[in-house]
Amino acid sequence: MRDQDKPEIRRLPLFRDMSEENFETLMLAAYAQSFPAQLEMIHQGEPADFLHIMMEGTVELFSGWRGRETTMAVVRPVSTFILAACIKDAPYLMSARTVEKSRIIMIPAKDLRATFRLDPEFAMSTITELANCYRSVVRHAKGLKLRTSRERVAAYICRQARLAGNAASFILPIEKRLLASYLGMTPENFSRAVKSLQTDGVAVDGMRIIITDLKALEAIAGPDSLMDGPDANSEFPGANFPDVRWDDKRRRTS
Amino acid sequence: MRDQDKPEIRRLPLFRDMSEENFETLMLAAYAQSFPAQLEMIHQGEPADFLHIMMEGTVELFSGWRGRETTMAVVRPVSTFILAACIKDAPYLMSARTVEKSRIIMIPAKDLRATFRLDPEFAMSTITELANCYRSVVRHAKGLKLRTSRERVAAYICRQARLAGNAASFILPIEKRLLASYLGMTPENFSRAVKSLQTDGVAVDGMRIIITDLKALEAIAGPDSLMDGPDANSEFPGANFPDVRWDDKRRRTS
DNA sequence: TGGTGCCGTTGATGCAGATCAAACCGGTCG
DNA sequence: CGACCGGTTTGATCTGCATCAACGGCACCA
Repeated sequence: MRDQDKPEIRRLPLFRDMSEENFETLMLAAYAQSFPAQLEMIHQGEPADFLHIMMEGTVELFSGWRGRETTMAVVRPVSTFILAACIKDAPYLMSARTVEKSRIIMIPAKDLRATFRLDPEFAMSTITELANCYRSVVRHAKGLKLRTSRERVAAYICRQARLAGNAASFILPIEKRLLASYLGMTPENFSRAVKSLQTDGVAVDGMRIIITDLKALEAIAGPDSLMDGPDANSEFPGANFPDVRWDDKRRRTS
Repeated sequence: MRDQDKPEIRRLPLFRDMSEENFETLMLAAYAQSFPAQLEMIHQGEPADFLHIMMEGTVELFSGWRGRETTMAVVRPVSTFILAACIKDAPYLMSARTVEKSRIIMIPAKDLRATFRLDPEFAMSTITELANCYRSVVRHAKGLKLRTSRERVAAYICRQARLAGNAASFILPIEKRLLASYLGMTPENFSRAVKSLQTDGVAVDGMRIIITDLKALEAIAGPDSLMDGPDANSEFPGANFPDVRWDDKRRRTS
């Protein structure tokens, strides 16, 4: 583990409030590992032995069933993932593979479980973190059930623009095919959806999305704080399920 | 609140391990309320002021957007709901309405939050509960993205039969239209899906489902422990999925 | 520098599931 | 008992999205 890793981890809401002593102990048990791109380092169904912390790179969380596959989330630094499985000492519900070369810090699940038993502050942070994760997935499920694929694309674009500081344009953080799968559609359909939004305030140039008419776009997306919004008072909403990059500073504009 | 309510609540995993004193304090702040059928007692977007505990009846958790509506879960006694919103002191992500006359105990969210700050055992139980809720929604989302509607119906039937003690037949716990919405389809489509399963080991008689050929049904459902999960979830007991496992080649899907 | 492979786009076609409409059925209540 | 009434089923039709296929762009590499 590198020197500057520890302070960065310490800044995460999950680790911010625990005692220095317990934090140090946890860090002693942790170790860093680097993975090349396209390596599946977690297989769904296997026992959850480690809490993972993304330090550098990009990881895709996905699930497969009967030959079908769907991406459930994309994780970027600095954030944790598969917290719930570690807590439950249960099998992973999702697989994980690196999208690009990634450096990840791994904390043994049993040290984790031991720690929040003896550090009430850490227990509190864990509760908050899990509540965020839960609400994040609920939002995602709502989007899947209530919106059409075109609306999901529009809403995603609105959200990204807002997270980029209400920017009029931004760069897609991940490959379009991953995004499509995350949003519950095929790459072809995603491509067509984006194209069809060009009559409603969106322009595209490769990976760059430009919003030319926010009002028109929002009329399609119907942005809703209960589906798109991070909780107004949370620091890292759904750190387990970010579909955005967390590594830059963020502002919220509710 | 009735006399026998307290021991029943105390038996819930969430309250089982806390100190007697803290439990009593929490119960002092709680009060029971009865609602008639079809009453919307929680509106999404409103601040979450109370943790709800179902004592009798049935409640539907649902979400609406732009005139569309979908049921997210059905809650039956004895279990809690909207824990995460209370913890976060954030707006409800879902609405709730009674399906039938229901008796519900309500614990002020701020007492709840105060309690797990001072009772480490309760904090632990809350962590476990939230992890269960989280995993439950992830399973639900996986089902929506990876299975066709016919497969979801088949999987639901398998799961219910298993929960009924591997019974060959069981009674649907809720109206078909709610079930359809929960499973992400229209009532018409649900009806057709069930009918089409009659060639694959399912017979129907009103609300009763009879499994005539479990092997055949499972061949459709492809039950998978990572979707139809074994962990009993106390937040969404009435609404869940069945599952088995299979692994083969991959293709990316909606 | 010309493969080679992957990603993204576009077009043609097919199908799962939504929608619309009407009949059915089991309750409830005058 | 008969009229209602909401839920369920069935049928006909429509459509959003998947699927299949082909091609262009671009990065990587022999």
